[in-house]
Amino acid sequence: MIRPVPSRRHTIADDLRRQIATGHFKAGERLPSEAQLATRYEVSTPTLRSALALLQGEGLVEKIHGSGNFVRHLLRKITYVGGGAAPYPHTEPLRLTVRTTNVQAHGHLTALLRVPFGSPLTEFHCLSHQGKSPHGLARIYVPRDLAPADMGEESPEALTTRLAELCPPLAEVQERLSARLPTPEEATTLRIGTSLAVLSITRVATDTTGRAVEAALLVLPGDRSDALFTAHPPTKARTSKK
Amino acid sequence: MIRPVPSRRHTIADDLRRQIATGHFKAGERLPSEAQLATRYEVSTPTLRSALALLQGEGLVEKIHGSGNFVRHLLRKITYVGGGAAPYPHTEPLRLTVRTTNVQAHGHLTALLRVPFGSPLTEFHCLSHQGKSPHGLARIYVPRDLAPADMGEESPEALTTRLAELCPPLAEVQERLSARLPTPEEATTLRIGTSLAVLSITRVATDTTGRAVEAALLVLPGDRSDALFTAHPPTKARTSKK
DNA sequence: GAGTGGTCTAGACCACGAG
DNA sequence: TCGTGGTCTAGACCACTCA
Repeated sequence: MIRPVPSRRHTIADDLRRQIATGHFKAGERLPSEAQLATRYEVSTPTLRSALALLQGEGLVEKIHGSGNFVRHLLRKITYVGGGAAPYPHTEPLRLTVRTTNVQAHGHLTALLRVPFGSPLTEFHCLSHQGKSPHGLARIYVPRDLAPADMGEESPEALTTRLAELCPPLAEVQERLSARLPTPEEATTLRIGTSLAVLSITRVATDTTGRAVEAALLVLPGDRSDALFTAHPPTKARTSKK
Repeated sequence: MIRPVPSRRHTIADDLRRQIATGHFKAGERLPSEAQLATRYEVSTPTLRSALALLQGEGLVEKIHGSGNFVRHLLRKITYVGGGAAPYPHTEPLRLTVRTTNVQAHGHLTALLRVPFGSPLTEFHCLSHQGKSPHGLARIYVPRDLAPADMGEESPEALTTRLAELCPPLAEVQERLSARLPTPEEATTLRIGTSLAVLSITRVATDTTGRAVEAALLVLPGDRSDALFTAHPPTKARTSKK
């Protein structure tokens, strides 16, 4: 409503936003150096950097230490479809990098999977890529005896089909979502700043026997992903079913 | 994994975090002034402020201009239950402030509700409180002819019951979630900084005739809310149903 | 008016990336 | 090596809150 004293950083951020939107700075391009921009806008470097920080938080700019500020490619939003429809976000042209490790249940995992501390698990550490940019991060934990036997490092398909095999007996999928800032590690992996919010999804799948067969911790950058849930609430008297 | 040069702001933030966790600084208490803290830690004020910014992003500290930095009350997480179960987050001891306005469909709303531009709507502007702190923000839009007739400013219950009345014919509830930083207005309303991520939920409810009867835009602070979705995926041959 | 945070300056030095 | 961003300093001045 009120705009008492538009601070310089906001003025500068608005101007840069406009120049990015109008194509004056194109996707993938490097911006002038911070020193040059500071001179151009007649502000000090910390002020200019705080303007860039706003753009980073919106996902418009990616800083690469030692080489410059780059206009991020505007990728279409990838929608995570909830409700057990998709094992993990894959709206197609995503490449997956999977790393498999054997670990022991610890921390939250014991509670999520309802297994004893130290219980053997297989961890799938997945990183999905859209073009050259990393898109999503997933850590999927499966009790060791349910994991594909002797799976090499190079078979993301095996994981997919394996999870598909597990699907029929699935009884319940519970997904808990929250919004937060990424940890430094996540920010590095996803090549986003620590000021861009991420959507964090914890998914636990239970089979018909009540056993938790999978726990997935997903981290999706907020600017290029969202999650969609569609429910058909059963009315008290469900008379007409399409 | 590696912690090459723990920057001063992180060291300071860690120390303050520890002091908050151990109760050295208690919830609701004011921290020493930034100048005092800067002296104590032997850093300049901008450095100390950047340390506090980290704590703000975690929801541990609330800055109030002109009066100080305060330790936020650690409120239990409020869980928004998806799937049309709850009209809006109300896990009980929440007070609601509702403001009703008549508006015309504009922008995204026309697409969400699938009504023509300028179509008459009733807006419910809700702010839920947990104790003294605001907790959640909701803007709910209902086509004017479905809105409770002549509802005063003071009847949050009427809204609840009204929505309950609408529930039976509900056929589909679609919820789209994303993570982002709050707008300056949202940050002010929710009394959070602009560096604390929020969970943004857009919910559209459709009745059995296919008409969109409600669009809700919810904004929940990331540190004290999450969203939970439970699905029971129908297996191909659903043999045993509990 | 006294004390608080909000913003900004004009430098300095360090760490990283690429040639 | 050189240019980039990352961090930090030691101030300054303004805006807000509260007594």
